[in-house]
Amino acid sequence: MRPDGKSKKNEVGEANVVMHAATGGESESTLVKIPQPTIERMSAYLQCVRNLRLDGVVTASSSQIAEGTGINAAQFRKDLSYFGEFGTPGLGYDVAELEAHLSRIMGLDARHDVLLVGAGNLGSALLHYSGFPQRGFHIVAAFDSDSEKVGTSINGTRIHHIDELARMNATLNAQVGVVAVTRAGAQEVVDKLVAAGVQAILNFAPVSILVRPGIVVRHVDLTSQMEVLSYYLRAK
Amino acid sequence: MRPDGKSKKNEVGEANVVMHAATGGESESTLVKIPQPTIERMSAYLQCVRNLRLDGVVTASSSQIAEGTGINAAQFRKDLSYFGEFGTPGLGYDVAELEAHLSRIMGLDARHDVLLVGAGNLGSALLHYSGFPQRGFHIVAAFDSDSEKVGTSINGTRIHHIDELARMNATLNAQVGVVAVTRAGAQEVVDKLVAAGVQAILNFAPVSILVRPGIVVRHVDLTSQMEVLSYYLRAK
DNA sequence: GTCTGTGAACGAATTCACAGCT
DNA sequence: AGCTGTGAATTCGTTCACAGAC
Repeated sequence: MRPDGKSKKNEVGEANVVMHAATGGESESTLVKIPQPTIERMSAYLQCVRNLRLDGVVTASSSQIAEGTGINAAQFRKDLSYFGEFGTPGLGYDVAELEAHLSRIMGLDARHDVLLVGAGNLGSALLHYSGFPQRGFHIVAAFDSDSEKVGTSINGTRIHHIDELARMNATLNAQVGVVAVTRAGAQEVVDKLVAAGVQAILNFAPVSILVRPGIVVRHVDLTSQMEVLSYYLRAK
Repeated sequence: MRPDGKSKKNEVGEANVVMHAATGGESESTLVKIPQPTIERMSAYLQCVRNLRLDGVVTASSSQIAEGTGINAAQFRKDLSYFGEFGTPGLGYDVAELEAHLSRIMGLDARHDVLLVGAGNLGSALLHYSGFPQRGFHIVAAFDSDSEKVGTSINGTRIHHIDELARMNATLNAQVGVVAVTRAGAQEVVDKLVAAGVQAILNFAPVSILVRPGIVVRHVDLTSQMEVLSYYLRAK
């Protein structure tokens, strides 16, 4: 109801996810508001803790986590405090236990099925990327509008025509969509994903997309990352 | 904007970028501290303005930019105000002119040469990615430690052994390095890039890396992006 | 003594609101 | 009228510093 900036939407830059569900009339369940930067750091802590466990470390203090992530130790403790108490005063944190807690907090105890749209270079790379399945993100179907690509397979995943998306997800029930198409096609693809029941979208297209409230969007723009580097380079 | 005589240094938080700015006396007018989120948004504005120009739009108001980026209109005007005055009251912004200003501010009026380390799936995708050269980021050499890959070419770029890095950059003088290797090799690669004269690094390895002051690092972790989506999904 | 968990203090970033220009 | 540019006000996030647990 203000004339100035009424563009409210679920865009997400490298640094901010906007969730429509949160700002409206959300009433209960989450009593404490958790800062978005906290959520992003939680993933970094988890990464660090996984690495510590792989290195055979059994117990770690908040300052060790700080060292491994580049994040302030007090910040780590404060972030964790939004979710509970996981450490032992005088001792620190049990690495395996902390990993389990962080995984659960991030919703990683469940398997996530993913639809990929766009089988170009980036899409192809994502189909080859082992990091996703390692963390429980499984690309269960891939789609493209290019009839040259439809019918072929990449790393064992068959490429279907985009028109098959809704029908296929009626049985697959994937909740996450990855958009790896050009800027021109992005919004249309997003609309199809949402219509097919997808609840969260990772957008690699270099354009801001609109979704209805309740759908979570994150935007990853590789070029933008380069541009930010360029900015800091420029001053030299 | 009124430049006060404050020579406050460009300090950057640990969110995504770790930057140790040398902060010598700067010739340009930028003596005011510019928030890091502002820099990230500048890239989003530029993207939007490019899209507007491609769509034939000649003039745009701050609220139109807001619509195209999902960022508040007042925020846009405030962000721009750190760098100067680029609009016309009562009218808005000339799209072409604004694009030129934003490009210059981001240091995109110069060509940037890039070294890529890691010719696996991700490295290969980056070599195929057209977005980089389109914006003036040219991968001038690629490196890997796998002797199977050394000597082959990807999309016209030859893969060299990592030990050639320093020698080759003595003539290439690239300032930007992209790290697309595994977590175990990342820090070593970063050290080699820095030793070879690289000033800025885009890190795709899922680990925090250390650099000496003056070197800019940005970390992109695709899995982390997915994990954040997972978090917001979990609440449903 | 060591280290966690957290209210309080602080600092940073966003949004408001309006003066002033077109 | 419409819109920019910007101090002021507000909101938000980080860091401090210490009580209390081990």
